[in-house]
Amino acid sequence: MPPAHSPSSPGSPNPPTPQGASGTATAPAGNDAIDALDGRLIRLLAEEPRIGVLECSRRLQVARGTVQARLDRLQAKGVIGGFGPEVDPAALGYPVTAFATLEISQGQGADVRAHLASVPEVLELHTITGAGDMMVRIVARSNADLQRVIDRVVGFDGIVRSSTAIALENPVPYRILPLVDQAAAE
Amino acid sequence: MPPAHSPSSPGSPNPPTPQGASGTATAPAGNDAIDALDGRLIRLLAEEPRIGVLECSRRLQVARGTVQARLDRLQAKGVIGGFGPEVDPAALGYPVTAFATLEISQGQGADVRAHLASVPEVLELHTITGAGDMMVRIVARSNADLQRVIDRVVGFDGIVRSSTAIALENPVPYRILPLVDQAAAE
DNA sequence: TCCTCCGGTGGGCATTCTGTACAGCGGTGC
DNA sequence: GCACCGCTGTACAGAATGCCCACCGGAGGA
Repeated sequence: MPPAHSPSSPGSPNPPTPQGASGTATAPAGNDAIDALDGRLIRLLAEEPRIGVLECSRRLQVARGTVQARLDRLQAKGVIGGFGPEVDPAALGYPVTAFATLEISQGQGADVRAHLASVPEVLELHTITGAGDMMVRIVARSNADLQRVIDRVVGFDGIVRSSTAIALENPVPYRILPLVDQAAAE
Repeated sequence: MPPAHSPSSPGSPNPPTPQGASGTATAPAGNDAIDALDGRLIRLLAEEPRIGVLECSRRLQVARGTVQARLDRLQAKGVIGGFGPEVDPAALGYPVTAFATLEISQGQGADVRAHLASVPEVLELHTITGAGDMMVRIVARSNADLQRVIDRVVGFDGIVRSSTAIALENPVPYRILPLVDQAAAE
């Protein structure tokens, strides 16, 4: 199996193609967003994360250097943050997911954030507009365990009220590809 | 730069260590959850996704074969789903994130799900307990654009009511490491 | 108590990919 | 018209992967 992707520069011993500049994509906007090739590259990597740069160049029918350059640029621009392992909380023993909306008393924001950040079961925290002030995504080992987690989360001065919604199903797991396609199409 | 991680078998030309079986971890539970070594491996990969199996074995002070075996097992058990690229919606031109709670009329569930799944800006969808029936995570190019997205999301028969909360800040971006550590410690 | 199974360790080999340089072509923009 | 930038091929050395083998040692079963 082939190694992995990584940043670097041009050059590359790869597939066929006569010689001299053959194809020449319309050149990416470079300015903002991504172009079609970037989109195809991201999609390819998302579908088969373990293929290397060379394999990508073959699939995409472009030179290896091009793929490497695109990858470097995407990472530099922050479009691609990294290739970290996707860990499934359920497989770790935390199959219950819930969203809690918290109401914070004035001026306690900083402390509450620090507190929430210290709880392992808190996977995500957003400050929001609307009824509540914050929204956290939490996981637990079971519904019973969820109670323990919630107690720990809301048991802190500064949190005046909270409401929790347990996630039952997940018809659309976190995805980004459709958006990538749309951005690339633009 | 080194290639990437991948499944395979034992064997490995690596670091020192006398000879014959030297260390011998207490043996992983194997049954459920993960052990300390798995935890360290995941953390290592999460922090430096681009290092290869060999590099991991060096950092973790274990044989290459061990790392490969652990990785294979973790992927087989589903703990690690993959190594897809982490794409940042903001970098794609969608800096606004919002959470919408939807109320669905009886029996329209399936249709609504299909509809929501067809909207690129819908990154995630959960059915939940509590006041609403579903919760979606959506992104938009701007607050003005958010209106367009919301219209598209809720403009569907079967959705009787909805309330949206815009995410202002993200004090704790999605993370999984603290949970991994806890699971490994267990 | 003995035996087998499983997981970890070391070593080695062929294959393949990566990292990097270089030179030419062609479209874009000044 | 000219310079700039991006893509294309090619080459080469270094390094990692995929895989096979033998051995050790603790856990669990007969």
